[in-house]
Amino acid sequence: MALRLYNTLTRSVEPFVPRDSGKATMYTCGPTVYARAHIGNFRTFLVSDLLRRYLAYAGYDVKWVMNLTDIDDTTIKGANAEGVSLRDYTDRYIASFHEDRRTLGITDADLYPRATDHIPEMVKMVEDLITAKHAYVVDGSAYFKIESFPNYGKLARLNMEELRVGERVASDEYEKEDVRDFALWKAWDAVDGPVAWDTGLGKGRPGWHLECSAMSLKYLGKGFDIHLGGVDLIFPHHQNEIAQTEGVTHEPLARYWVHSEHLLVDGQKMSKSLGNFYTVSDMVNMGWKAREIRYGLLAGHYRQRTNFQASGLESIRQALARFEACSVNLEHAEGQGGRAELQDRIAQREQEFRDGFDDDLNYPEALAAVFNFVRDANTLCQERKIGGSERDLAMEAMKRFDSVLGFLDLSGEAVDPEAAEIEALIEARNAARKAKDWTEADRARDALTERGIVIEDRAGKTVWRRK
RNA sequence: GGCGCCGUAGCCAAGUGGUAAGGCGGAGGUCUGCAAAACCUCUAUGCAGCGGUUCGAAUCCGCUCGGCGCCUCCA
Repeated sequence: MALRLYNTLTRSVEPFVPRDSGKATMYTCGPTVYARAHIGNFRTFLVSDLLRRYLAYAGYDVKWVMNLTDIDDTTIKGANAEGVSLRDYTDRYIASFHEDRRTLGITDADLYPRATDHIPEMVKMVEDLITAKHAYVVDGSAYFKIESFPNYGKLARLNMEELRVGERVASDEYEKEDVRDFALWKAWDAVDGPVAWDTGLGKGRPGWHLECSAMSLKYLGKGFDIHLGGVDLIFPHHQNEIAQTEGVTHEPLARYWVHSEHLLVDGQKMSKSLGNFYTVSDMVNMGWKAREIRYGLLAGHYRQRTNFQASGLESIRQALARFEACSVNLEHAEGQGGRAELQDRIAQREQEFRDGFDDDLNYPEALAAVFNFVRDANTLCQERKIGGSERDLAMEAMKRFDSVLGFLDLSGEAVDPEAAEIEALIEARNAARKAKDWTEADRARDALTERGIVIEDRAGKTVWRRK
């Protein structure tokens, strides 16, 4: 089976056929950098990361672009409130975004284009849309005329004739020909303060949707492969991107539209008033390790709402400890003769792993395959069938799994600053054990426990790790 | 009003027509000076409820109950 993805455009799971054979192009709607991104935002970015990693694992040459929205109402408001430049203001949150992103092990995208670095491209696109009669200008602002785009509403399956016109239509946009039209370019307003660009369209700033159209077209070209984002972006953001881009190119913007469901926290939508609003650094301060956060946020299928529970940490820790224990077991295995059996297990579990991801990125199924492999490997270790060459085969398989999962932590033994003292205590304990002086042996164990060291006696040697 | 999603064991979570993956937790066992880890066995005759279609349904259809999303700038 090869990769199949659910395409929001057709509401069905389709075989993934890239535009260019062997290559995969992805565009993810990144954060609006007006505040530190929360874990719900990162859940969406993690889904993109998982797809990127799996495509690479499957042999595709991947190009991944994630934009940074550094101009919109909230960023302007924030910068002006503090009296700093928009650039300085957004730089700060771009830095924290990358910091959190790295903490979670989200691989580097090939490009992180910023909206404000692409004003000319956006202006050009608006001018082309005006020429093509898809857009018009009123009082220095440009609007997309949705009536000119027959498929408008298709992505979200919305019937534009029946759309309710609600109070959410901003009062300053009364001059639009049709309330359903959306802004491409906004004429400068006093509240924008110093934030403005003098362009062929006049003094003003771009509308929100425009950057993604301009930048995805610039960096990935026409009809690239996969456009990702959270479900809330289906309408209006992605629908508007489609209208803008296709109004100029007359070709589908992207081949596949992949949307990840929202993250719930403790069963509810995250919100500051409920006190369940967390950033990655909040989680770290609450004692979560990076890989524990990654594991927790990745839980569940991407098209299913996932409930992230702060109380679930212990369960996550125990699950991750199984991977560590397995790699320690392999590391210290001194058996032999299980090569053929091990190869069978690897082939089987890796096939299940691939089948899972191939089926619309069914991560839970793929993860189950890895847990089953862990049990297979542990059993073979226990049966003393694993030795040097088998160990390498098994570890290589684990590394392949981890190239997609990113939380197995197979780094092996980092040099511990207290290693010498710890090993001295272990020596002392083993000497006492040899002399059957259990009191003294337990004293040494207690000393180690106090230092947060857990020891395990195995055949011939004692293994230790930090709790 | 329109479009759409979800309800699976104590908890988390796959499966969407062929007889319930996986993780945590719990019970028992093997191993061990003690312990830890590991391994083995058990832990949903049933998938919100009620009908229907079918040889067969958690999976399809209808209704009911209970959560929830989107409908112009929230991932």
